[in-house]
Amino acid sequence: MDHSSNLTQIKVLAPCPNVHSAVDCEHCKVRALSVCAALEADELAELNRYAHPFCLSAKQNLFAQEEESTSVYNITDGAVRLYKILPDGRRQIIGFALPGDFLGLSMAERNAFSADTLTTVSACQFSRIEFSNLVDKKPQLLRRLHNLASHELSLAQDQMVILGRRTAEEKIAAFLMGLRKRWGRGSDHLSVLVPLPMTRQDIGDFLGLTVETVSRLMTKLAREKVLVIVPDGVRLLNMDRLEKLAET
Amino acid sequence: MDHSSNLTQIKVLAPCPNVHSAVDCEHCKVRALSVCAALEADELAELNRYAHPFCLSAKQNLFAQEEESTSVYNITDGAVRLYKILPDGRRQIIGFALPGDFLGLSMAERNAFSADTLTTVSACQFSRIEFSNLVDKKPQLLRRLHNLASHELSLAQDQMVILGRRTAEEKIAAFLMGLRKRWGRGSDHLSVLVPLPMTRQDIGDFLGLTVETVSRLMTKLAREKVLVIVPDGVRLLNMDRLEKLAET
DNA sequence: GAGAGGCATTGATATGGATCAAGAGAAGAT
DNA sequence: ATCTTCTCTTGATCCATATCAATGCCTCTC
Repeated sequence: MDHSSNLTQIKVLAPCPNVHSAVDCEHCKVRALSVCAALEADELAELNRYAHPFCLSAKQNLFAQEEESTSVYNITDGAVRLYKILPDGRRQIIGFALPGDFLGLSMAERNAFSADTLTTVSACQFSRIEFSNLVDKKPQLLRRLHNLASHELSLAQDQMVILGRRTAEEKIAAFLMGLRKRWGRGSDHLSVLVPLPMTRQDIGDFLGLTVETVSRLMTKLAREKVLVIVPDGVRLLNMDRLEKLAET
Repeated sequence: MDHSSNLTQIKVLAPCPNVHSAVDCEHCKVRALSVCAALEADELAELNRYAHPFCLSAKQNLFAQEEESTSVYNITDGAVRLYKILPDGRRQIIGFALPGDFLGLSMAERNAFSADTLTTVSACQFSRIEFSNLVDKKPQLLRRLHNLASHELSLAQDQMVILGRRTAEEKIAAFLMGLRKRWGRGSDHLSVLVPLPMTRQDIGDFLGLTVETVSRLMTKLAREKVLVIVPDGVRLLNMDRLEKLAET
């Protein structure tokens, strides 16, 4: 365990499953393409030139709240939880990062939240400085990032409605429907199978509920044939009912 | 009431209190400067060239959720509430816009929320198209707007913690301390006098509480000499106590 | 200055979700 | 294999906040 002198190596399980240079990483390229559809080919290539792909095992810390922010990340595989902790230990999960998502786009000096992996995660790391310089040279890229940030803001505002004005059952329904949509992003049809890489506690901390309430309501929805609980996820049966509960 | 054929004129009370061309409006220029400190003088001048100043009386709708978004606004005086309504009428206020704040920076096709004035408001309106074109020509401006959007996202995430994981009393304290900070923005010292242009109902809909709970807790804090309720606001007495309640 | 409507406050009561408690799997560690 | 730890579930009880209800301002309007 102590044979590595590089601190960051402690976290790293293995290089990206595809043996590759950064430019040719299938994982990274595919995701970068999905994110940067508005960019020119040469801009894409340049973005990939700065990407450092890596893998992390489950339940590892990626970065911590208040810590100096040195990197921007693009998740290529797996899921990450983003959260804030109050001094007395209460936790609020502010989001889950899925493949294609960027972390640290705000370019702030310090991280506003902590992040750790829920599953094995593949990601591309960019130096914040290099990324910032690249962005300065490519206004189109900045425009694209601004759109991403705006979309994130919109999701955060939707979450404010869920947290402030919805019942526990509606929260669960909105969470499942929202996650289903996000998993389906990029493909043309949505699956009724929704993977849940996070624990019930995580879901509770995301929705402002306790573990017990999450568990009880999932059981209730299953009893009412709205969904089926399967290993590591749920299968949605009664979409109408869920849509009704989650409707904006 | 029907002597104006211009629909937007119905809302408008009077031109900006300062008689002026857009370029020379003291209101607009001062605020634009606060927002665009990183910009060159010629960029500032260009921004002002597109600004259309106007005034609105209290309790007027500025724009509505789902409506096509045609404008970007910069508030120069007064306060605006931003909110989303659920189909059954429940309301979540997602923020209050104060002098210096921009509305509609996401540049989305449609508004994600509704906005109406709490007080008489002075603002500068920009055509979304013109604003977008200007932004395309001025990467520095885009960078600045991205920073503003990132800050808004950060505020939204803080609000998620408040909504999901704080008690009613902590919510009130965090709200008052946050508003105090925002009113003091730009000046070098914070006042203990916090104007509250919004109703108790608005505060409740912002914090995920009922009017009654807001009223009860304000009274409780006043009874405990933490604050004094004054016309249209509060005077904070025991800052330590409030900071303790609101601490991140 | 009388009436109407909006806002704030306060009291009584109800309840949704929290808390406390216990047990049953499942996954890892030794 | 056995022990430990973690997660999930379910039940009993509690309590913070919602709901329901009444009253007293203000500030309009006429």
